Amino acid sequence: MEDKLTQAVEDYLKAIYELSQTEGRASTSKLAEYLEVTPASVTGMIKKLASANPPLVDYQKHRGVVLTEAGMNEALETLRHHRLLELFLHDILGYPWDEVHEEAERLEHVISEKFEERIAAVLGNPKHDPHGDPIPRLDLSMPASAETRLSDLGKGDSGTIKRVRDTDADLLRHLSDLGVTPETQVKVVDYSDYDKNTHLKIKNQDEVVVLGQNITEQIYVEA
Amino acid sequence: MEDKLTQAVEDYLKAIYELSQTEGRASTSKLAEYLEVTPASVTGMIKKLASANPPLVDYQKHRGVVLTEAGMNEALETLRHHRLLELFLHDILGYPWDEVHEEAERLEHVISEKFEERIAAVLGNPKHDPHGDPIPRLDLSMPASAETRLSDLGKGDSGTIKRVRDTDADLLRHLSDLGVTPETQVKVVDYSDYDKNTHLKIKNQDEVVVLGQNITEQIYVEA
DNA sequence: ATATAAATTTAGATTAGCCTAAAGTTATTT
DNA sequence: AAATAACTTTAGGCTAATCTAAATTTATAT
Ligand SMILES: [Mn+2]
Ligand SMILES: [Mn+2]
Ligand SMILES: [Mn+2]
Ligand SMILES: [Mn+2]
Repeated sequence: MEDKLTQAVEDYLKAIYELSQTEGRASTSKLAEYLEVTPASVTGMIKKLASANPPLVDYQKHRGVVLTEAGMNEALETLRHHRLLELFLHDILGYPWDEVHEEAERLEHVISEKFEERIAAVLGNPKHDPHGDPIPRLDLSMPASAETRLSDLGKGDSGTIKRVRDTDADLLRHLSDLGVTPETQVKVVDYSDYDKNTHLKIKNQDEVVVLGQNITEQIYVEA
Repeated sequence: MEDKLTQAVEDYLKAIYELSQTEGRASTSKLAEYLEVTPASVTGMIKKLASANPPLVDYQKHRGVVLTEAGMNEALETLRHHRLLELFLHDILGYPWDEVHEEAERLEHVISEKFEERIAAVLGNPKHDPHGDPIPRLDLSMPASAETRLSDLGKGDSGTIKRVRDTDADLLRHLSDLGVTPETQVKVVDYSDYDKNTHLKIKNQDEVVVLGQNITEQIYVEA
């Protein structure tokens, strides 16, 4: 009942956590798509999670799952590993920010609590990963994270980039080329209602950058 | 035919490499003991290694295995990961030298070539791990390593500790407590033929340390 | 040359996580 | 309310790595 969780279980719990951020319960098909497995495989795994001791998810046939308290803690533990690793790979080993995710995805399941503790110490108990996502604290509580999208700013508004959706490596490369990275100060010098383009002045840069809505929706700022 | 090797396969190849250092071919029972699995499991795995494409071992029923060229390369690749990781955990993350092995044993199978390259760079392309064992080079050739045992020195001889067998965590803790670690200069101030004890003066230390033969046989020095 | 001991292999099972194909359930239209 | 579409579950199989128990082979000792 209290064996170490497998890699697959940890990835399912993390996926359920991520999907629950948007929708309420995580459905079989959404999970299947997210994890790139068949819906049948998801059903099988979900049953195991639900009948674990203690149960890791609350499962209702045909209407998906939510994490239990125990499941949530395991998900956050793995997420803490993941995000600490991403920052470690970036800051200490010099990985570009579009390459950290893949490596962290494997390492998160394998490092010990000691490794977690050591990299947290070396990094100075950081609050955010290289994409600005909050790192769960040691007690698994979550630091606040910016929720205002750049697409919601209007002409004349200014703020600091705080977070960028980390799912698309191409986008991440593109943004670091442009200089749009967390903690960068920016000002909206123009916004067009026709094409939804945001014209952005970036601190210490001359050229004004123009970003489409599909991009500005993935960037979060703080006034 | 050229799929990524599993963790189990990598550990078998590394074990065959280690055992071949001493005996010629690695026998089923020696492998079973080393890997803490049953002989039957070893037979099963050996057959797979032998019929892989390309074959990773040369197998002759009832007389064990030797690594093929391909198997040797895979073994050394994993060993390079392992020893770089040990040094990294010790030097960068501050692990004590008796705790690096266990963590490296899991991580060695999971890190990418990029991770290998980055820690090698951060460490300055090191030649030896924290126990003084040689780290295979990028081209998988092996740096020389000290082969004179401390037990072979006589009264009046002096030298530098170069390498310590890393299999016993208790011994490692004991030795670092005494100050017997690689690159330390020592002098044999006395040796007793009766109890095979070596009396050792350690540079920059006042107390003379007395070590039994079961310990001095596990320590390698250079004149 | 036989018997016994030691080492090795074979055979049959188990567990985790995945798959495909078929069957069943829920939601949406007409 | 029936038909259709979308989603979910069931059933049966597969692979990798392990195990136990039985059979076989090799080595050693009378
Ligand atoms: Mn993962
Ligand atoms: Mn991230
Ligand atoms: Mn290993
Ligand atoms: Mn070592």
